[in-house]
Amino acid sequence: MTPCVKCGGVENIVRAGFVRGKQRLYCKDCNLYFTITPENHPSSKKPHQTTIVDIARAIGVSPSTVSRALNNSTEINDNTRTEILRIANELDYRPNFLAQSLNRGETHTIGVIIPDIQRPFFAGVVAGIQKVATEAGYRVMICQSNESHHTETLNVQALVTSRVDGLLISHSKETFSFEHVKLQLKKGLPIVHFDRVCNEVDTAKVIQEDFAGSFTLVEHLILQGYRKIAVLAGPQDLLISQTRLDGYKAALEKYDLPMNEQFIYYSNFSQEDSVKALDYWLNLPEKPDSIFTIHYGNGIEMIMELKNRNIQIPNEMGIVAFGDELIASLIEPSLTVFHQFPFIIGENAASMLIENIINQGSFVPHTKVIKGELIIRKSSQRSYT
Amino acid sequence: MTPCVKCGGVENIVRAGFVRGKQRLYCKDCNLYFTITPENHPSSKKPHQTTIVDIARAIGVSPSTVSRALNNSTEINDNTRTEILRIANELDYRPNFLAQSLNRGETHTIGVIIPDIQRPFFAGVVAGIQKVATEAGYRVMICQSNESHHTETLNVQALVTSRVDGLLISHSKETFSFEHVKLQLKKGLPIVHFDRVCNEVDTAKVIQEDFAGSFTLVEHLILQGYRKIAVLAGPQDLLISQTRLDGYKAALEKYDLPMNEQFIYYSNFSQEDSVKALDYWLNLPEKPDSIFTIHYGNGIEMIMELKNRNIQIPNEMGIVAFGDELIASLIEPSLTVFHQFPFIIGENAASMLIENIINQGSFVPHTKVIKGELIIRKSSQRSYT
DNA sequence: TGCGTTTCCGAAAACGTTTTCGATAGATAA
DNA sequence: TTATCTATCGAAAACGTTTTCGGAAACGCA
Repeated sequence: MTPCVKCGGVENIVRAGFVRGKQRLYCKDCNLYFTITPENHPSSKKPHQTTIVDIARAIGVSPSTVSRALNNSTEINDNTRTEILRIANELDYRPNFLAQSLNRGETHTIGVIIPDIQRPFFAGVVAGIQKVATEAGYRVMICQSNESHHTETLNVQALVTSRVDGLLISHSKETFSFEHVKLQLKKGLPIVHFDRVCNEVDTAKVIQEDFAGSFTLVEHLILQGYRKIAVLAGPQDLLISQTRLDGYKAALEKYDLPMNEQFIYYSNFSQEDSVKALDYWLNLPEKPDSIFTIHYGNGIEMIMELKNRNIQIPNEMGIVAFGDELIASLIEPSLTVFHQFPFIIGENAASMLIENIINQGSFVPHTKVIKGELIIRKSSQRSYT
Repeated sequence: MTPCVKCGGVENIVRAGFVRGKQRLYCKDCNLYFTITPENHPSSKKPHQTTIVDIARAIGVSPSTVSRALNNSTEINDNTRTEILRIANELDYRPNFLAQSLNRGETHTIGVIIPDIQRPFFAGVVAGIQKVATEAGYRVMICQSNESHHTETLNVQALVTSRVDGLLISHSKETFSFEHVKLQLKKGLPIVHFDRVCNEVDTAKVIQEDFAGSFTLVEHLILQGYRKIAVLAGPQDLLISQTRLDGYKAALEKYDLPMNEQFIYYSNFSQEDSVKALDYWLNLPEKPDSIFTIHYGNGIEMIMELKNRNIQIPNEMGIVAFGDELIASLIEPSLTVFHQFPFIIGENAASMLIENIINQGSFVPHTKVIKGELIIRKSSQRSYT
């Protein structure tokens, strides 16, 4: 029988059930419960990063002193500091970010939620964010919503769990309820919207010239002599889609052109929708003479599809699109676009968020509009032929 | 923004990292570093996330009990559990990831280091990584080296500081010393290489068919009747560049074609280098009749440049490239490529790393080759005319 | 009825830092 | 010589969890 851990006696030991799969014993003499612990398994070879305590032990000082040395505190002797730094360097000490953050109550990390990192626009934004964040000493944690509202809310929760200091978000195209954002905002989490923003909540925002850009593009078409301008819009509830549509309408209005509801087609940005829209328009009794796509990718698709059908661009059909990529300039005919600057959008959003984080209390949300640029290429230059 | 403590100016202030948890600033005018002192911003209203202790107090139990309830422990009464869960939900409790990780000694986070997120290949890889990681319950932290060796080592240190459970890395093109990786590997950190791998260290790797792909492309050119094949390689020390070059040489050898050293041009993948290479080749007494670029982007550039110079593709000059993007199929003439699957590469790399993390001790590093695919388009189809 | 067994819960340690609060010594001032 | 600083350091609390250990009460069986 096993002796009591306290008195060492063995006579008055009785079994007292099982706890967590281990035999539990009871010593009547000591009135003490205890369990038999199997020998520790030394085989678990977790990578051991050197800690502040390791350094402290190595030179015989307290952990607080090591901390002071590493943090450039003034309350430390120069000799001990250099010695500590020497050892720290020798042992390749890396501070444990988790412990630091837990203690300080801040992670110096900002969370980013985007629909899809594979879209060049968002990749550009992310690059801009990372540049500014890194320079300011912040880390970046990126999540993709894959255009799903549910995934987006999960992303928010994950980032909150990670205790990010702030959130940068561009909503999925199916996000029309913003409770997940409002909740965190109410809790005091700094949040900045960019591109796909949301007007329901009072956050700082970085957006493009959605209205002016659309207006410019459509005006350009009109000045080129196009009169029957169709527009491939996005999901009906998506704010940027609405705004760009408003720009389109405003341009028509300015030039006293009638607004034909049949020329507006709401899509979800997919290629199939582009083809469907084209089919629809080409079967209309009165066909459009030009197309404005709210998303640059659809513009490319339109060109490909029109070429397939042997419809001449820009003569029979003009094309312009919002957004720009290298491909737009290389395709034949090259695509007239309203060029945007994703990297700059990213930079501005990150900068705003960091400002919000630092000036938590005094920060007043505002909206910044990043200027775009009309780039006229062949797909809309009717006079070109 | 905060004014400079010396000159009071506000225009030339930039953020310059963190010191002791305080934002560090830099005044370009005064060439002066300084930090914001807390009294400047007294209104910091730290967001208070509800903790386990809050819940415990709310129902009058101990924190341990709450923890048990949240972790599906069996050692808890069903009634108390449901009550605790109810309150937790009511208070929108989110576990503190930092505290959890610190306690458990693992972060369930994997670090990713890539040269540039804006390159579609890497964006695809990242998407693949995130898919697998998310499904396995891991978070992903992405760093960009911007093709700089120094930044890359800083990235490694930052991720180690964050105590990631493992590392996924594709080296910068100027990384020829791998001490930063070796050091962490020796400390026991699981590391998996992908694409731009390194043979000096014994890690698991996920690579493309660099040799076979190049061989296939060059063989295709030969079968099309091209005989004087130039190759635009990458940096001379970059492993994937060497391997692809080897594939090129092997193909020439198989068909008894002479290897002309003048036809090999080492570049750093930049557009200027593409132009320089072309200039060089076109001024040779014996010009090449076709070009194989190791990087697909350079292939696009070659096509544009050859069109500028009115050189007929594929008749006067054939072009093939390693890698693929949408643009390669849309450009005129479309570009023959060896298509790769970045998403799958990412999936495999993440999968391998997680396996390595879980089976820490027993994992044996191996190399996985992801198959690519020859896609023949117009830029190399001489018989086409 | 009594004893051994379960069930359920609280106290406390641990994770690695930072930070507050003293404490000690030597140095300086009175 | 005594009182007061100052420089330097250690002890301990705190951050929010998980987990181990021990204990009390309820339970089951003879």
